[in-house]
Amino acid sequence: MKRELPKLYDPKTVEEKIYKYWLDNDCFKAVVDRSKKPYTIVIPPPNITGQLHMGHALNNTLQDILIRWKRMSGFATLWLPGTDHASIATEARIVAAMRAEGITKDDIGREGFLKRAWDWKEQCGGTIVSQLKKLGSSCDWSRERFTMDEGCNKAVREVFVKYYEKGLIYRAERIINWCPVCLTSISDAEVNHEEKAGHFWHIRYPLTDGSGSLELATTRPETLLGDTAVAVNPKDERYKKYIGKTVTLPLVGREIPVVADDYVDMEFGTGVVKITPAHDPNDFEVGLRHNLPIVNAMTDDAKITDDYPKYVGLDRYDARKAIVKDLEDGGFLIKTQEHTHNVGACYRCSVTIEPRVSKQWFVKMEQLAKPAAQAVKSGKMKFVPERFEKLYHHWLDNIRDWCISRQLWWGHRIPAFYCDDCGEIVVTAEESAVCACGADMRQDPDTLDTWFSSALWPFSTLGFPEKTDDLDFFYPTNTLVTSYDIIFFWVIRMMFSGIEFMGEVPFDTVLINGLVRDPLGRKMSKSLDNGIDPLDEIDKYGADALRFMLVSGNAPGNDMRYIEDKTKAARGFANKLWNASRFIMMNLPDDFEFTGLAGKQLRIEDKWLLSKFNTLADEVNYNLDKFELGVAAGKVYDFIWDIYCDWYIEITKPRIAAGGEDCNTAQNILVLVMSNMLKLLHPFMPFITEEIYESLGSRVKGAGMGLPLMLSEYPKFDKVIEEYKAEEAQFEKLIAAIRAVRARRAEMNVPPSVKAKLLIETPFQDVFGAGVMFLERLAYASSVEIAEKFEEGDAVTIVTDSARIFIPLDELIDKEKEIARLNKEKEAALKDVAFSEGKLNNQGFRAKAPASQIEAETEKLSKARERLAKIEQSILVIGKN
RNA sequence: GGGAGCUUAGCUCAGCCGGGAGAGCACCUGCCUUACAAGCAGGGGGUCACAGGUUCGAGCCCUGUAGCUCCCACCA
Repeated sequence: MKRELPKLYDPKTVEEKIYKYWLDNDCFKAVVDRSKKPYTIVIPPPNITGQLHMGHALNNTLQDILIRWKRMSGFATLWLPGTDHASIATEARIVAAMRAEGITKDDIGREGFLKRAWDWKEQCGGTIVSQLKKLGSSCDWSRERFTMDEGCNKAVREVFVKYYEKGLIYRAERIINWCPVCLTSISDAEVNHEEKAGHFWHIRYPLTDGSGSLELATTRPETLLGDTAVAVNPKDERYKKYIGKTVTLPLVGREIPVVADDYVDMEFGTGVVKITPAHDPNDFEVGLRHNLPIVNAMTDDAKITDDYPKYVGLDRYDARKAIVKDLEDGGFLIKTQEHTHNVGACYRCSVTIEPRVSKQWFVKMEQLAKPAAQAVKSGKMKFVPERFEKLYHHWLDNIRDWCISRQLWWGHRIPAFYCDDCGEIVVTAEESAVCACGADMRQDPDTLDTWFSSALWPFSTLGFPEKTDDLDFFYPTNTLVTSYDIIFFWVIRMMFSGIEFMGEVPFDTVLINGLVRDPLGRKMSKSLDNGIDPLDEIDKYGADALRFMLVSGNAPGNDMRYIEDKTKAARGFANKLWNASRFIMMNLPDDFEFTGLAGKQLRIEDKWLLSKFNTLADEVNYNLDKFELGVAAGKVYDFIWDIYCDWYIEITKPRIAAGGEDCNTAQNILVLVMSNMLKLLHPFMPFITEEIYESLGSRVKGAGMGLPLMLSEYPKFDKVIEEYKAEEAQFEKLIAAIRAVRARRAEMNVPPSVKAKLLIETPFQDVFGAGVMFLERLAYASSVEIAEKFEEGDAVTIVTDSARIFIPLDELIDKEKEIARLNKEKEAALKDVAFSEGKLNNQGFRAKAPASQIEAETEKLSKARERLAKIEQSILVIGKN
């Protein structure tokens, strides 16, 4: 019974069915199998609040290709999925949702808030997971994790306590980046610096003794409320005499000292700097050096405190205006200049950061950073492409202590407990603590930076701190696929955490993927509303097409634009493959039995195809191994479309029509190579390949078509097939001839319906003799004669490296034109000869080029000379007639 | 102020160890050849940004220049 397949491949009906089939058969499930080598990828956990965007689509396609390839190549693979709690992003969303209801965090309290957050997670956390499935991701969903699940919580507490005990985590009053909207501290990595137009206000600070005044400039006049000194460079002759004196702070009246500090650049501005330890990181350092008091002038939401009744409650920008005006009115303002400078903004809400002094928890970085840098230098971990190493090292070389406490509720609560009675601090992995003095202890209200738990992801998800089988077998993981913008947020922190707690780097390779931009090359963003939803594209063209588009023609680390036409082309490719499979299945007898190559009388084109495929398989494995996924995809594409469809199927049609034993051989080859192509392509286009494999399997009896495809063995180089290299080369001669005839005919506008006799003059009579069938078919020959030598008459003459071909199209021939054309070809041949001769006559080339190059060039030269001789002969003959 | 990347066909991009420049789309010509018109067969189109250098030989390596993009950075 023949199953009639539709002409067009329809991904919609196929993808869901196939994905379910894989799930039902436990195809993604990782197994600790010590007879195999492990290959592990941990997913960069998407935020639970997130929707799948093109970046995820690309990132997960790459991971899926790698894991499917390794799985088929005999590794014990694990692709571990999960999601991230994304504390600040999620909390911001929930707060916003609550605001819409008119509720604040304080209204419902910590517990009420957390309940809401978990409800939210339950509702939304599954969205992105189901979207990943639509893409075809072959994650082991039975191992799915969440950064705030019990195991990860345990890992976080364990790590925090261990760091604390080693003195690598400490609590201190420091100046940190504070977001006045998110109302939390954030780390240095979470601050984005943007250049902004501002002003430079020159202000006069009068000396208290009345002996004059100092002029200084500031971009933030409102911070003068917190000034506790004025600084000059100790070497600055202009100001030496003022050092040790005091000035009276304008508008405030506070008497503050003039201090000397190297930090001040004499060349910049007036060479005098106001020092506000509470509101500027540099000033904070100066303050420490000179023992200056810290005067905080702002509340946590960046409004002026009630210490300054005149400005109390004013937002920092309103306060700036008011203070500038008052300075002007008081005669303190000397001038105002335009000035562009860098301003730090919160990476979440883009609001300008307010440096703020507060007590926070920090991870001491110096000691942790060194082995992380060393691991890359020694090659234990490498970046693909390599250039990202620089970014990595640059960041590590300039690293400062990591502020890990956040004034948020959604996250891992800091496992530190305080005794209000005696001031004791206990850091413990336990849920609660009792003080030595007997009093109950109060847990730190703050939570940890999201990235603190992400840093543990490669081992917390495998069972750490327990010594599980998974952890033992799958750690260290192998490839981490991520985008370059989180190298410092995430990759670095996983590196030092893995080295510190597992004693080994968390992965051997970091494959960097670029950004997917919009068709105009802009970043896709909500504000521009230029995002392209991968799910829409899957809906239109299929997941396979989207995947193929994302991976082909792209090199690691490079950004790409989303071009819908490319997805259409990929869909066209899927359809091409689909129709090739339809062709095969339509042309198999109902009871067809697949018997493979054994005992078959293979024809030259069969060997040619097998040999071509063999090379392909070799190269694809090589390219995948080098993470050149785009190159690999391109090669599979070319093979399927050009070699298999446009050549092999075309030349095989007559054999199939003829029936008999040779037909059976052709059918076996068709099925064999098709199934191998499906395997080779499977990691890139998993759905359609599985679907075709299944229908092919159901049409074919005999061994070798075990299901499912995704668990079959990946094709690799086959030494036996390599013996067909010679036939491959011979058959290429035939192809060259066919191409040449077609091209000539097309130039002369001879339609395919006009058949013509072909006279082929060649030393390779067996090759062309075997090719008569497709010369007739593909070179539109009415008949073919092959001889070592022809007495030519008037004929169109075609010259290839291996033959002279005459088409005696008397009525079509314009002798002059033909001679002119041949002369053009002669020129080309002459050029080729000259080129090769020039190269070979070059003493330097002969002396220094590798032998293989010289040999190849010699070969080229002799071919070019042969061709030239044939052309010259033809010109002579036609000219005579 | 540092650093990185990019510049190749009209468009979007590949290009490995340095060895005679590629693909898809678009364009032109001819084909409805019963797997596929989402197809087939042909074709045109490039000073590989510019200037030097290394080399027998450079799109590829080195130096510099220009334009574009991005990242990092505490000059108030």
